[in-house]
Amino acid sequence: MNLKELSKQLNLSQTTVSRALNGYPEVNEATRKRVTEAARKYRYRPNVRARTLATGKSMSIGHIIPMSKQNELVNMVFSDFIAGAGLVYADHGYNMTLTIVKDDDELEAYRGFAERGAVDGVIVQAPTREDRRISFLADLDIPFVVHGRASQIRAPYGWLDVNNKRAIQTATKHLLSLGHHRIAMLNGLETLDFAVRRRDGYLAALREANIPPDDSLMRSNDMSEPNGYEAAMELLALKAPPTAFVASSMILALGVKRAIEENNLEMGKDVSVICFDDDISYLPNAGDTPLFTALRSSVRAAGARCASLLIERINKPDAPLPNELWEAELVHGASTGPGPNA
Amino acid sequence: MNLKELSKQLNLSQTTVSRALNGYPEVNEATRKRVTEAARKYRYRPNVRARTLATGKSMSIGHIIPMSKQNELVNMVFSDFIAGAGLVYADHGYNMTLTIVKDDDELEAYRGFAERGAVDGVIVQAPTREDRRISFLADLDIPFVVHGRASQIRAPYGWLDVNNKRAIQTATKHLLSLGHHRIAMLNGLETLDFAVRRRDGYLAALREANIPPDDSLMRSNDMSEPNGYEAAMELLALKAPPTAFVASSMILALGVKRAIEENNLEMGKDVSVICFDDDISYLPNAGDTPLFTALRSSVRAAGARCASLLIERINKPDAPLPNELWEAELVHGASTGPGPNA
DNA sequence: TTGAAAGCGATACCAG
DNA sequence: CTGGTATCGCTTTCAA
Repeated sequence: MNLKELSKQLNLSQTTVSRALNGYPEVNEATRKRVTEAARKYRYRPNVRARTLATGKSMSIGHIIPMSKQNELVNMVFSDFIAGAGLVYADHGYNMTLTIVKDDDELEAYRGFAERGAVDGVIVQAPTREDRRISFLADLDIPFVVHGRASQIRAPYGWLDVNNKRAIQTATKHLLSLGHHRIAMLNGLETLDFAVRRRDGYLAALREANIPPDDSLMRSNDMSEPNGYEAAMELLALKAPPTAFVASSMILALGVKRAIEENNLEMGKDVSVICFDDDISYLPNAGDTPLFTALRSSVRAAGARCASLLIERINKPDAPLPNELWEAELVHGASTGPGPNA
Repeated sequence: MNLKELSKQLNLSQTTVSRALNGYPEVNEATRKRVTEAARKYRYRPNVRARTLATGKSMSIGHIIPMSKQNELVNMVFSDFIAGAGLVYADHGYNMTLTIVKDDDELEAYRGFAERGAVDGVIVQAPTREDRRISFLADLDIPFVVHGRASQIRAPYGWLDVNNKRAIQTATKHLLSLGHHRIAMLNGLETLDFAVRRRDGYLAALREANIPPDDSLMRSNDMSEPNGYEAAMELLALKAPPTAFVASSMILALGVKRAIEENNLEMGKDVSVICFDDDISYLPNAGDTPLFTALRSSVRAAGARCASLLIERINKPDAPLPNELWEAELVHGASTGPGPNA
């Protein structure tokens, strides 16, 4: 049953029927009622293909997932992020168009989306520091929102990112409030944008507490379990070892945990550990722990928020770019314990 | 740039330009060349919205993912399956339309797809024994392929399923060839379709080897790690314990492994274990083991094959239903060892 | 408040 | 081999 047939049944014009169904105000309530009832009776559903052609909107958001040759597996971060976004899309009547491409075809896939009018907007995940996609999409003139930031890129663009500084600052303050003064900071490589922000958070917390930072307690390296382990082993071997650790990712914290156990210390009692993370790229299989679950749920929430921002942008293309510092829930380590004074 | 403008530039009709671009044979090669060059020059891309309306095909495959309230996480099986399918879609010019719905909205979402003409076909994952979706989709008259089978459903439908019998038969034969005669079989609940098939495979292998089945070596229960563990503990405590185990899923095998270790036995030396699995629904986080990786890759292959079958079905709606017994690679346990005679 | 008719941007039939 | 024109099913002016 299409609009033409339905309107014939009702002895009304397609125009009126369409208006009645789409909630236009200028329709007589009586006719609107007739129309909606007939529509239900005949199970009329507007054809999306026709509708999208007429309106110029596809009511669909594109996600392009590059499938690296090195890492054949689709990173799990995508499934949670997408789950969060997908529910929001559904709520707003949008579909999600997902394309899986080989890495080299990624930019072309975006162009395809844009030029053929296949989607109304796209979400960019896991940007690099000077991500090529951003200016590419800007040129294509298609609404998009980036999850994360590419700090090397000057031109403004819409993004959602966690408040890295604040998160680590909060974590550090928490340890301070437990009475720790020698707090180690295991960070990612500080050439990375977010790592610098996290370092700032750590330093800010110490400053507030009037504790001078101690360079020997701060490490910066690739985020991996072995790196976390090695750094923690060194730190625990100091003459004045730290009583607590702030880790800049779950994977580093896992390394710290191993080091603590190997030193026959008890985590949460002898040594406190707290970590912050907002991504699971580096954690393909961390098990079914509450920590991991919390992280996944946080990623999902980010997906939902990104989706909202994008829909907002699509509907108001002239509004300011939707930039947002996202207050991810603090995902923290197993137990921080009572602190050294207890 | 749209078709109208392009044809105006070329002083040709839209018809001719369209035909030239779509490879119709009745076009002069010279004009075709002119057209394709102009198309490249002006970066012409046919608008998908218009094309889908004109052709009646949306060039898109629907996947509906129910997001259970109990299990908030999107099961990983979906990401691997979808990755496999997605690459095939891309190869054939299809997109994937993904909708995430609350469980209760699932059937309505399928209806929406079908009646609005949003997708050309759908894939049904994880069917239950008497899955409602199957007859529902058949009524909707939309091409679909089921990954797995719903054995309670009589009406024919397209599916792809692993050869459960053959897989377990092969596994059992392998153990027999190593010299094992007392081989335990840990199965899923034998009210389930696939579990019965697997049991048949086990029995068939024994029969071929003229070994009478021993009921005391066969267990059937929900597939979970604790159930695998308990069954194996009991079996290992027999006066004549089995020297090998066939497990009907990875998760059961993990339980067996624990039991073996608790008995201070060595897996692959004192006791051989082999398992078959084709799904990871029950294995949310099995770690980064080669076994798990192999299983994921197998799931991905199944996704790709399902996608091919569906595309086939869409293109030849009158061909016989695409049913296929899928020979999944045998995913086997850590080590089967040299066998008891070595 | 309603309707006729013109798009939207392609494809495809039927002539020439 | 090429072109005119109807068509896909809906939305959206513009008139009445």
